[in-house]
Amino acid sequence: MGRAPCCDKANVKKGPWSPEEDAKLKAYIEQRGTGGNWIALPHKIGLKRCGKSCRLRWLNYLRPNIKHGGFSEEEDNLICNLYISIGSRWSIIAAQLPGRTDNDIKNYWNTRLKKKLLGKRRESQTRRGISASTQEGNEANGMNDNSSLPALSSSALERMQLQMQLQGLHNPFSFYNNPALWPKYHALGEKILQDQYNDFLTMQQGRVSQIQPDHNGTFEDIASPSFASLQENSLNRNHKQEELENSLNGLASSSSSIAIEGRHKSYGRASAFIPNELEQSNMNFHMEAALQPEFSDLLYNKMGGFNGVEEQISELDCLKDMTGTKENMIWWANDFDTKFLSNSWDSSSVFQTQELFLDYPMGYDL
DNA sequence: AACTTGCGCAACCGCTCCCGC
DNA sequence: GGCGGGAGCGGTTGCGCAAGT
Repeated sequence: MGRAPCCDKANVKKGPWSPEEDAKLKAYIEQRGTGGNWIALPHKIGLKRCGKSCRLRWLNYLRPNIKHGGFSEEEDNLICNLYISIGSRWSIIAAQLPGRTDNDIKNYWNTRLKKKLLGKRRESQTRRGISASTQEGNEANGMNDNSSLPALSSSALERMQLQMQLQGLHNPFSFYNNPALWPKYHALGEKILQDQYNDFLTMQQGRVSQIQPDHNGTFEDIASPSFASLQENSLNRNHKQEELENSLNGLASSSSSIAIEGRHKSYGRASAFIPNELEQSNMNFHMEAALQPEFSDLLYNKMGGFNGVEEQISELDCLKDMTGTKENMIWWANDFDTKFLSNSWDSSSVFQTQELFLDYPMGYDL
């Protein structure tokens, strides 16, 4: 027994909207509004369309003050920064770009911006001329050919790539590199985040010095003393997270519900991942796994092919302007703070702020 | 000129969340 | 507290057009 469909699929029109349909929908909503019920709307207007389709058409195309195409450099910067921080939460990103729709931004990211960013990295990698032997080794392992590209296209991995690129720049104004830019939200939470940030730096530094490509161009974790200490830290942190969760429970009593289960927590529409002990060890394993062949291409760029900062910066021409300016990052952080303080995102914005920090650093912090 | 390929965009689909009953 | 329905979201698909062969 599947879920009942939202409309009679046999009697609804699909495909592109005609100008007549557009005019009908626009005129009706401008005069009377949606009435808070999209499903009933098409019947009232006499459109043979699904309510969801009407909603999408209105939000993405007919709504006043919609901008299409022609993304400015500033908008590119903002999309990139937000994507790295919060991932593919297009509606939140769209909320920061007046006149832009989530669909538009999503399409723009998938078709152009992503290629522009990640593509430039690959171009410059080719330009830099990675040693032929390593190249051959990688290809023999199926790591550097085009077939590996789909695996690199997941949101989390893209964010990881972009974030590592940014980390690699040692940019003092990078949001994650600079705890001073982190918004204040909760004393205990801040302490935990600071711990995680420190662990993250420790791990990165440890990895850089300890992971070397072997003759095949693959990576082997030679020794990982910092990893053991991180595991120990993670257990301590578990205890602290428990405290935080209890605190959050208190905070949440007057807000949206929070289900603390040691899994994805739902704060309104947002989610954050706070792993329990078992999951932490699993994630430790996954972090290890992540450092295996499919990530070698990425790692090699940052570790095996560790060039000077200047070269890395020139490698990332496209990112330099986007993330490298103090003004950009401080503006963004301030703007973020404003949103946070004004609670203007939605009823769960206080938790979304936390999510920004729990969600991303956890990927490394294991 | 005909065909193929790639790209951009609009729209659809399926899922989760929220809220009222 | 459980359930059902609507809203909202992100991922994916498919169509149309332009560029390339």
